[in-house]
Amino acid sequence: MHAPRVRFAPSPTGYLHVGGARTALFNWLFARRHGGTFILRIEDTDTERSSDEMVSGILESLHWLGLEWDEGPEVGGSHAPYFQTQRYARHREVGERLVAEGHAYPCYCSPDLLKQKREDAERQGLGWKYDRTCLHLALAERQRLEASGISPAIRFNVPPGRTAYTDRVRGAIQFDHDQIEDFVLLRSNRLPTYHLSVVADDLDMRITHVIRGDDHISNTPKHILLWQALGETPPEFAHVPLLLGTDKKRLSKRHGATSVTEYERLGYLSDAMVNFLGLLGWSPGGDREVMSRQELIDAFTLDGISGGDAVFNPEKLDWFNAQYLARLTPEGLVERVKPLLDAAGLWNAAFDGERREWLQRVLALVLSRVRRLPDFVEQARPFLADHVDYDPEAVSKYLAVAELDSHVETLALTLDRVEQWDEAAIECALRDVADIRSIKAATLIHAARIATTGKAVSPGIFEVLALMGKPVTVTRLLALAKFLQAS
RNA sequence: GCCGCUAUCGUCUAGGGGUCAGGACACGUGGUUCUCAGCCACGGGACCGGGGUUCGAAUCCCCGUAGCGGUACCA
Repeated sequence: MHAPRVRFAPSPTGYLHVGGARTALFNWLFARRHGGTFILRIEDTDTERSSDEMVSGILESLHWLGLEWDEGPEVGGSHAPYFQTQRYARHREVGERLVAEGHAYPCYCSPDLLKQKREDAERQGLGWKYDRTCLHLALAERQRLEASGISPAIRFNVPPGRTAYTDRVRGAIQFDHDQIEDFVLLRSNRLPTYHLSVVADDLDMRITHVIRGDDHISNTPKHILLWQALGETPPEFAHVPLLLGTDKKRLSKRHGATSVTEYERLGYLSDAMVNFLGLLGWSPGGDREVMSRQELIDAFTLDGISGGDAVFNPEKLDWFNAQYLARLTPEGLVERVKPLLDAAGLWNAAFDGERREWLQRVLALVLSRVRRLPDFVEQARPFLADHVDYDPEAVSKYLAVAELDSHVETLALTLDRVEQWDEAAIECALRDVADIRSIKAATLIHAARIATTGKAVSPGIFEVLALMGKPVTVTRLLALAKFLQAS
């Protein structure tokens, strides 16, 4: 394929939505797959709701996902500017050209009148589209209106016929032109509408493939008509299905986290997010699931995009995240968890020095029960905090045993005499105590778990004690014995 | 209302005129074991409905139905 040029054109009226992120991802994958150019264009024409803060939020999310753009904000490019509001003059020029060439015409109808006509039609249960009053204006009437100082809107003159095109995802699609009204290109305040801006910009930026959300499918004939009126060959179109919430409704705030930043904050890895999003509504055609960005790129085709809308399933995202967490190196793990430990007041300067490897082992030990980054903090807390609090439920579940205080004290004293502090020696010592006291090893194990972690669940106890070290273990065991005596 | 798109396990999907309709997440059972997680094994679970075409349809066609989208001087 000739090097394609694709674009992602978010509107900065909010943070980057996961649905938008997926559209961006598909564009990026397509560009990378075919050695093309990925362009980022900011559609900030909704000045009421757009803000600079949102623009930087979107850029940040894109960076986080690793979807670097070749042209656009920050990097520039030969088709600048990449902010739509800076391209108004050009849009107007295109609109005027269309009028000059007879493809568009001024419309003096007042919005109020049109609104009323539309409502009347609706009340009678009829569909309505612009009645072309101003297309058929007599010359004298037109001159009168112009002289009256009314600033007209510019409408596209939709020709008769039908538009058919082949959507790269959907296949053959066609629309009858009588379904399409003479839509507005330039508002009476001279500002372009969406339809004019996208086409003008896509044309100027030499976009070859428009990969965008499904919701634009019925706008496509308008855009094709515009390209044709401008004497250009329209680009290829590929409409990707929408993302839904678990209730099958369009993904919205009600469904919890919807923006990319939120997922970053919740402790998801960017690789996991990309992998998950990439497989939502697209498939490489086989059974592959865990795929790196490069593998995604190598396998990506527009044909692989499925037709139906896809439900965003957070549980599967969790699974992907766990997969990627498990693939991190010990050092990579420490780097990612450090800020969180720091914030929790659990970071120790020695972790940047001689205790580095120890920390790595702690994180590796708890890894299999972690799904998201913040889980590490709670899982590792017993190893890092000075103090443990006993979970009341764990206490009532496992510590209601006769003479347990004495058993635990003996365990502490026995362990204190262990010379080679490793898993095997610890286990050996503990089982000896259980034998001698004629109790089950499990009784001591549960007690030791609560003594050292405060919780009813933890990784294998011998690994925990080995890693925790003898002094801490003995101290905590003794503390538990005292606690048991007191209660 | 009109126009358009879509339809395989609960979810993401593979496949596609003749298959035991495959995989993953989730779920259930068992194993490992000191708990939980993980891991391993096993299991339940789907082609929206109705007509055609065909020897044969989940697959192709038509009609329904449902969901979604559009129908603006919103994007």
